[in-house]
Amino acid sequence: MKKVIDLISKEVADAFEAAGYESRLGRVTLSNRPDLCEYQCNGAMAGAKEYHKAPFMIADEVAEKLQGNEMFESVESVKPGFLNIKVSRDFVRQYIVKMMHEKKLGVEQPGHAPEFIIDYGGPNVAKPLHVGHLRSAVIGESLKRILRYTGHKVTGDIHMGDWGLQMGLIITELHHQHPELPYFDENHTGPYPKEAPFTISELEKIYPEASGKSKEDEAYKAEAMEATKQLQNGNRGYRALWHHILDVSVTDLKKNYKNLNVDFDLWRGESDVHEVIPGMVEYMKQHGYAHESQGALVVDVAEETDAKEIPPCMILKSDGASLYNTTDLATIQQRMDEFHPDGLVYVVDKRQELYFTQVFRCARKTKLVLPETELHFVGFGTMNGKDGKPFKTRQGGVPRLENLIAEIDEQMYGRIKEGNPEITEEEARKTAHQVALSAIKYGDLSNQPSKDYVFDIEKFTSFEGDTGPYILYTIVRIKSILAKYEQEGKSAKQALLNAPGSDTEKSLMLQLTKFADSVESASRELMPNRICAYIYELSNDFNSFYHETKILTEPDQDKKEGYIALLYITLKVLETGIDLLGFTAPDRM
RNA sequence: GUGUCCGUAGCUCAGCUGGAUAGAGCAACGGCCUUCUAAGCCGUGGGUCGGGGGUUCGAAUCCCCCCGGGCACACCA
Repeated sequence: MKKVIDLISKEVADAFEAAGYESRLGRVTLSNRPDLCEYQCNGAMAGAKEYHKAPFMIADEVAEKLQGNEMFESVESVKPGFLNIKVSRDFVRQYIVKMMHEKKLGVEQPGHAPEFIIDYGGPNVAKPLHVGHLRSAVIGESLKRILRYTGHKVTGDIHMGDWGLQMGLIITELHHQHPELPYFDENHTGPYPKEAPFTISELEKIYPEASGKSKEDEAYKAEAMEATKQLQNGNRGYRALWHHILDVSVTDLKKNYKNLNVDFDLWRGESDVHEVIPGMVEYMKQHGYAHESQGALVVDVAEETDAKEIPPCMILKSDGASLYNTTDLATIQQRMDEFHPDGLVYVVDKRQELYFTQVFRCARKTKLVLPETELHFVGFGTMNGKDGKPFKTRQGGVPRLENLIAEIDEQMYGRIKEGNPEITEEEARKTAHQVALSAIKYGDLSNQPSKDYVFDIEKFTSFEGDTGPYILYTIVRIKSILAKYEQEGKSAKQALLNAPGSDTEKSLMLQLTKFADSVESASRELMPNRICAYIYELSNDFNSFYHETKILTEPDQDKKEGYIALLYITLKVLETGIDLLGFTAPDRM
């Protein structure tokens, strides 16, 4: 569906042409003076020089050509040479009606759905999720939904850290604590127990202990490295133990991500490409892409145009072991072989940007990907505390995600009980969690992904202004009115939209017409914050309209129905918006 | 050191391809609940857009220099 701005631009461009000027001057932009007009065109000023004419004269001529055009309420030529445009009320009405009949509320759908794999989450097994994992999950989930809505076929992969030294460390520590377990008995030939010899909370304690010991004790570290190697080489007992670690850990991760309303299509990890690595390395050697440098195997990825020399991409360490690069490249190869995607998206800490430039270049150079395969790095910034430093608990530790969410849930629960004394316990808990998630997710997504932002608990629990709960509150208000209307035995869905009357009603409707612009921009730029900004403005427009308009008590039935239709559409758009951000709204709060 | 991102109101941030008096939220102050949820609405005050130069009819936006800060810079992930 064509955008309003394009439809207007077309008319204005034609007018420029009819007046004897180049049509490209007719490009229209959103007005930055909403008090004067809705859309504006500055083409007259841009063209003044080449036509040796005062800009206002050009604007006058163009405005003249547009008089009487049904699309506009008014087109005025102003001061230096602006064209100030207001669209006609009926045009707005018709546009919205059409938009509601489109598949995705007017969002452009490609003829052939590009296939994308989005890599986000990236937790390490056996370690609890902490606030550092929040951004990747929240941004990745939203991007997945946005890309799908804009017609992409998307597979989300969690890409767990499940294969490195950390696994060796855990095995080693378990060996020290429970040498009697059959996994450590080399003579054990039978099956291993089905039950894991530890719970998730025990497992979470083991890693920090092991990690601490290995830093102080060289022998311990060597032991862990040996265990890692044995695990990778297929030691039966270690593999069995590793499966236990994975099972226990993944069960816990699934629970936690579900609580965040984040969901993955693939639960793969570094271990899944273990088998792919030798062949890939061999391939890189044989084709002359990789060469030895200081004992390590590397692929040169520097380019002449680089402002700074980009170090080569290391494929194997000098001891022959694989590293992060190796698994990431092998993962790319596996994804290409298995899914033949048109693009890969990585939602990763922005500090890894240089690293990913190396990996992407290496993948292109070694032809792991096709020349046209899109490789996107969505680097996100750090979540800081109010002091501007990385977020910590009051005790100074890294807060567990679970606890952080529980804390906000609890605060919301209190608030909801207070406002709705008659509410059931179950509904109060559920609603509290919905509101808490909206606060956390919107608080994150409303910032540009690449920027650091301050995670201010107080700000999130006050819930005023530009926050997720404000959006939910707006939705709840609309739902409440529509529910009352339907109690009268009428259908809100079938209500017919009128052309806007008041200014606030027109603003609201104009804002509705811009939905697709925001979603397409969010998809193109991989920036969910575009959608936040949009639904925030839409909520503002709705609330202004709401406060000056009596809806259910409107005596004119035709007018009333028009309002209901407008509310229904606004609700649809807002709910679609928050769904793209990854949260949902309750019926009351 | 090199590269890179950033510096906008007291605080946290928007500002799309350069355009008319630079916008929100919080905080401050003043109004609005017998009527659809006041987690709301309306209004007031608050800014040399880090500094300097340049391009342009026009610069927060583009170019150069300087100051200040974050981050990264092959055998961690």
